Amino acid sequence: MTISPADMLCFSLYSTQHAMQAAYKPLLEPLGLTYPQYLVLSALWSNDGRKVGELGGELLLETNTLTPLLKRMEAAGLVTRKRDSRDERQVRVHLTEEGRAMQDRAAHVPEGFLRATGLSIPQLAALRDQLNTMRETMRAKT
Amino acid sequence: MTISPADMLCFSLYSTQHAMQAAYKPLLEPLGLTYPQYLVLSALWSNDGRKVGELGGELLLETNTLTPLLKRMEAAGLVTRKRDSRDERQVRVHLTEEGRAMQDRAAHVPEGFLRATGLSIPQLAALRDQLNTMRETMRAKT
DNA sequence: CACGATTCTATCGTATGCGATACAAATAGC
DNA sequence: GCTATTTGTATCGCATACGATAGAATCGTG
Repeated sequence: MTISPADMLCFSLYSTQHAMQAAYKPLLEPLGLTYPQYLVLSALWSNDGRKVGELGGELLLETNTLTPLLKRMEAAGLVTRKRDSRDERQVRVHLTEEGRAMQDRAAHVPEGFLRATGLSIPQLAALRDQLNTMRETMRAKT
Repeated sequence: MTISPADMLCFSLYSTQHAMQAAYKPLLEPLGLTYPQYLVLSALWSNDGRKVGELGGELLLETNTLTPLLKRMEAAGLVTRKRDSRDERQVRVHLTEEGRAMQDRAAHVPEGFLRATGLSIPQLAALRDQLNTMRETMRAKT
């Protein structure tokens, strides 16, 4: 009697995350966005003009992931990347007009995703909080 | 007042899955395994000699992911891939001696991951079931 | 039994993620 | 004020993931 993937929490997390990105696909594809790009835009809609490292801190991604991602978004006309004149090491990421306009074009996305999950708002919030707690526990044990 | 990634369930799922793989890394790296490779082995330990498509059905991965993954595992000496003589379209995946031996070498991994999560067994099972339910709901809405 | 449809796996192209490393700019000591 | 260290990004290599497509083997139907 061996444990199979279906019994493992890690697999539930892994496969549900895949299903989540698949659920976002029909919502984001018409906008020409991938899920990580949508996350970056969501971060910038809240707080524009961040440094690459600050975005990484919020999204828990390294620069080796963010730099190419941001370059693709720059090529797509969603953001600009400019070296800070005060400190030439830093790169500031700003939304373009098109990047800002995307917020309205994507206004229906959260609702669409919520429906896809089949969860109520309280259930969603509870699951989110459990996941966040578990994530922080795992991150602390470095 | 715009929603930021920290408030979004999707981001909790996304970032917790990354943290999960990071938590597995110190457990799997000494064995020379990646997390998806560990999943494939877990599936085969339960049920060896599966077809590529059957593994994909259990792990919810497509052949365009599994084929290169299995080839790397074959190169690493963990599995063999053989065309079925009955039906040459099918490829059977079998554990090698080394692949079977890995089950003992990895015996401490579940315990190590459980500790990293900081969850009790009942909490883990409850979270797993919530995630599975949500995943199946999302997958059904294709 | 011929042959189009279906099945099963593989290949190709693109987009993440991350470890290791590189490199330039800024800072800290002495 | 000069250099060793630190900081902030970027680059490189490798391993997933997946949509689209290809290609071979088998099946179904007349």
